[in-house]
Formats: sequence, C-alpha cells, structure tokens
Amino acid sequence: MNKNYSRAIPEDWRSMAAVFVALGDEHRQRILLTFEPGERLNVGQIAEVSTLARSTVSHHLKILRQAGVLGSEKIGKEVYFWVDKAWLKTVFANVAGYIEHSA
Amino acid sequence: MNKNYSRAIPEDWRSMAAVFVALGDEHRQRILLTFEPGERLNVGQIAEVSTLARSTVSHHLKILRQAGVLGSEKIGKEVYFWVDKAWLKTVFANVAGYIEHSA
DNA sequence: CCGATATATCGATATTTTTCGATATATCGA
DNA sequence: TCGATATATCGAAAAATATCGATATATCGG
Repeated sequence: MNKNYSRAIPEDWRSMAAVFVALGDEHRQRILLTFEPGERLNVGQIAEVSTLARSTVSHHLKILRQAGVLGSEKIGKEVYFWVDKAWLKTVFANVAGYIEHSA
Repeated sequence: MNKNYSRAIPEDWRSMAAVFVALGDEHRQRILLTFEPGERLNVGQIAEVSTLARSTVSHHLKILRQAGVLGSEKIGKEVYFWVDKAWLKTVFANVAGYIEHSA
C-alpha cells in the first residue's frame, strides 16, 4: 500500500487526467462523435448541429483543446478543430502501460 | 460530419464515459495510486491515508466501483477493493480502437 | 474605413458534484 | 443479546462546472 496520498500526481497522469475530465462530459462526447475520420470542423458547424448556445460550444471546445483531444487552427474568421488522434493514442498507451505495470 | 448530435451515445461509449468521469477526479486518482500491484484494500485503510472524511472516501469508492475501475467484496465487517485491471484494459482497448477507426 | 461575420470572453444564474457529520445497517466478539 | 466496529446512506452546505445572452476582438469584403 502506498501511504503517500498527498504526493504530486505523476506528470504523465496529469495530462491523462485532463483527457479524462474532457471526455467525461456527455456534450463533449457528442461533439467528438460529430467528427468524421480526418475531418476538420469550425465552431459554427458544431454549434449548428448541437443543442447548445454558441458560447457554450466554444467553452466545451476550449476544454477539449486544452486537454489535447482536439487541435485547432484559425483560418480567416473561422477556427477549425480536428481530433488529435496521435495525442489520444499516446495518452491511452500510457494508461494501458500504467495498468499493466503498476496496478 | 455527423449531424445527428442528439442520438444515443453508443453503448460501449457509455461504459467508457463512466471510467472517464471516475478517473477525472484528483482524489479518485490518488485513491487509485494508493493500490500496489494486485493489492486489496478496505475502506478504512484508504480513509486512513487520505485527507478526506470516511464517508467521502466511501462516496468516491462507490463511483470507482460503479465505473468498474475497482472491484469489491465484503469480508466480515470490512469491504475490500481492488483495481480491476481486466476491465480497464478492455475499456482502453475499445477507446484505442475507436480512435484508430473512427476519428 | 465601415459594416458584417466568426469566435472568444465576461458576468450572472442554474445545475451538479463534493464534502462533512449524523444516522442507519450489518457483523463480530464477549 | 449487547456493545463495539466497519461501512453505507442521508441531508445540508460549500465548491465547482455548465449555461446563456451580452459584449469584446479579429477578420473579411466592399
């Protein structure tokens, strides 16, 4: 038993945690499911199909981007988002590794 | 672009979501990190090393158990918990599969 | 430069989650 | 059976998060 409950959360855990929080919300899951493979979508397109206000969609996209789940790029007036597959694969490989070796 | 934002979340996603919510909380991460490989711990042992009240620890353990992250068994007066490696591996394999094929 | 458009941010409110102490339930040992 | 112990549940308060509409910022076209 590891008794040092209050120690710092390991660094690779912290990035995982942000992904967990991001993907734990149902609206953010729905946003993720809106993307088709390799697709890039802007805020307006996502807000259009969602049931939420634009500012709320913007908020959720920010959380997804900060967690690394989505990448983003501003092109002209619009900001395009895409699913960052590489990052997600890295994160889940880390989690799988932790489970295999430390749990 | 998938326009059906309000459709039901896929079944395998819902179990993943519960795991994401469970692991998104810092105290629940700390609880998970308290377990050493293969170890079984009861509520009192976890509450002992944590900074939280027993009832709060009990609450977090319930969330972790419902998400399948932990298994539990009552032995006498005590309830023992352990990390359900097999379930976590299944969940993260599903996530990795989704990312690979649908993102 | 000006008006229109896309997005982000702000401020207030609503909802959800966390937290604790008190109480309820189950089990053990005397 | 009675008292002690372990855990779960309940109810209320506190904290965090989500939500919206209004406003600010940036960019484009004319």
